[in-house]
Amino acid sequence: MKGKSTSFDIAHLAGVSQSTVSRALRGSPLVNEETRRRIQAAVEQLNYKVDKNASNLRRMHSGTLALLLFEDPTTDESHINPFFLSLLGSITRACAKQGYDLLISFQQLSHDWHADFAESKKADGIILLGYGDYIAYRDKLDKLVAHGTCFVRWGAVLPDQPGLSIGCDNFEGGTAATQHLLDQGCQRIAFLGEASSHYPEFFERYRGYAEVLAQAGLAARAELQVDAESTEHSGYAAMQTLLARKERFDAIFAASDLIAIGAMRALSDQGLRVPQDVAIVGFDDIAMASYVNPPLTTVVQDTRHAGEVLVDRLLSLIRGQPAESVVLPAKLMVRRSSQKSAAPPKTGRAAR
Amino acid sequence: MKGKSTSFDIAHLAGVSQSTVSRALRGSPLVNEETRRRIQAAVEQLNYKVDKNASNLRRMHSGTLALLLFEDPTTDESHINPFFLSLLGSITRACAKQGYDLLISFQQLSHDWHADFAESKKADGIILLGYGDYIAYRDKLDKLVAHGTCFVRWGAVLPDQPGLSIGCDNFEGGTAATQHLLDQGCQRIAFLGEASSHYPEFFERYRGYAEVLAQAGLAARAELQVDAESTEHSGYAAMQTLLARKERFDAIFAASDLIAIGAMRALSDQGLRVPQDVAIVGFDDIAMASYVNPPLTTVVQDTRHAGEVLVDRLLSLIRGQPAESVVLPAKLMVRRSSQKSAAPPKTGRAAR
DNA sequence: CTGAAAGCGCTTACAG
DNA sequence: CTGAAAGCGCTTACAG
Repeated sequence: MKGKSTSFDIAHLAGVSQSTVSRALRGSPLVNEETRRRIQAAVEQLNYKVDKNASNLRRMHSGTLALLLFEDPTTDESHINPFFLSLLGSITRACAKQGYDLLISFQQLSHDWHADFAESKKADGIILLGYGDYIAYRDKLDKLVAHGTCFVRWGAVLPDQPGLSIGCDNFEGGTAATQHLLDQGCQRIAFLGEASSHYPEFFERYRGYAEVLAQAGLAARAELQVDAESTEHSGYAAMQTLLARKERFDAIFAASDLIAIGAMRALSDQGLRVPQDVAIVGFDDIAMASYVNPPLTTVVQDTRHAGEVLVDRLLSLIRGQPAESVVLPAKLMVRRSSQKSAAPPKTGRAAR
Repeated sequence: MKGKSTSFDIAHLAGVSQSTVSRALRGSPLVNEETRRRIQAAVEQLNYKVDKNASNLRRMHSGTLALLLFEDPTTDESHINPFFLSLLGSITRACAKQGYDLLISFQQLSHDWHADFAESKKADGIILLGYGDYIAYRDKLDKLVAHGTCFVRWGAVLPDQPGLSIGCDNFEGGTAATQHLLDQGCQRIAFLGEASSHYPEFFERYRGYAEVLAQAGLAARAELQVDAESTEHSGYAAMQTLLARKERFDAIFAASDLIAIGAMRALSDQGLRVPQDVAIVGFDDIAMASYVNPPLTTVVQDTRHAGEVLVDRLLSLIRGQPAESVVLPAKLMVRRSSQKSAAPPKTGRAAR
């Protein structure tokens, strides 16, 4: 017995009109309690479910949100950035809590995702996630706005961006990371990550770094910055580049944990010790950060909260309520990779 | 200019009937090339998209698949098992490749997911993922079958299970892991993970372990087995339990990487060295496995391939084609955590 | 509180 | 190859 029943079958069974069934099922107050009960019984007996397609068509909305995770085409498709996966988890839960379904799609930046979801009415709104080249897709954001599509994106919150952005305080995070390194006595702090307007989040982190350095009377030096995108591979390569320059440095601030982890591996391959020879701080606090050896000091982005804010704001937009971009706090999480003072090789006694 | 246009607008603009527009858009061969071009032009001009809800309603299918990731209610919601996240990535891509959308939902095992997706016609079929208590949800699988719902699940492939299952060869994997440990000269190999029919995948891994031991004339001993579910926390606790028993052991086969990683931490907290004092092998090959220190030897489940097989089989089911359960190969990946012979503390010289 | 009816935007026989 | 028409299963004014 396949789920073939319609609201007419229910109506028949309950001895009411189909309109009444529909009203009862949508929770209209205009239905007699007794009638409602009869309908409910029929629904259960026939194992009836409202057909979402028909319902959506009639109501002109879909009750679903779309999550688009886009990446640079260069990124190999093997592993998705764990930071976004974590965000994905919290978004999923936030949607469920609000009674929305979630459609997901992993796009290349080059694809025409901007056209697809909202306009074919598969989704009422879109959540955009990704560490792509901002300049390259900003154009598509403009188009989304032009079409009146509801969307929010995770990323840097900057003046005059199209649409709503939710992101953490990258500048603040960069500041905290760098200050911490300074406090550990580091003097020559390198920055690994692309610092340009193509990657506004990285850029903000870089700006925080430069600012703190300037305040300490130490300029940010171009010789100590190497571009890297957010992959371990890229971090490894960037570290090699830096080492090849033969510049002296005693600390690394990596624009993401993946970069930091790649860099740590390159350091280790050179026989350099973390944190004794080089202290290192990452950004994101992906799960792996606490598992690497030594555990990685990093700037935490609270993905659980971020997911909630993302869907909350998107829903506001969909409902026509006013909503603004929001900047979430960034918090430093100190682990062993940056602590020059503590001396805890795991076979020695605890330095405490 | 919101995406308000319908196929009638296109028809009007192109000077044809609405039926013809619909046919052209669905790629019917019954449309004149020239007409098709005119329609195409109109579509682009008005930025028209077929309304999915209307289309789905009429065609009685949805073009979307649902992915349900369920977990034991005990599992804290903070982190989703990375193995499933990885599977999720490959499933997403496989769906995209086949032109299907993917709806996702993270359910507690206790919820009524079995009713929701297929029957309200939000999805044509369901992919079930999760390391939950099999006995507890087997009942729901039966219901899915009874309702004629198309679904495939990731898990142990065993005789007379409801529906289709896709899983890796857990027995074989358990065999390979244990044999490898034996080959390293280990004699007292403990098993961490629940070995019961509630967790068939773990159980199969256990059976492979026991089998190899038996062949080597070493029985699997109950004192060397501790239950654990697939979390790092549980692995840590299991290791503590084992240590408290004061049994001698020189190796651990953990039923999952997360368990192995937790166990490694417990070992390290006791001042025991991996692999010198205790060799260890996990299962899954999550990304973290290669980052822990020492890198974890494990049994690889090829998630990329698995995702493809999962959606491929589900699509067969949906199309009414014959489809069967499939067992995927499990492959041992040897890293440092199990190599007693190699002696590579990273500050010493490379052995070899 | 309830029913008859229109209509959401498509797809697809049916009849040229 | 094309058009007129029915209908997918709901929701919601409209009229009691």
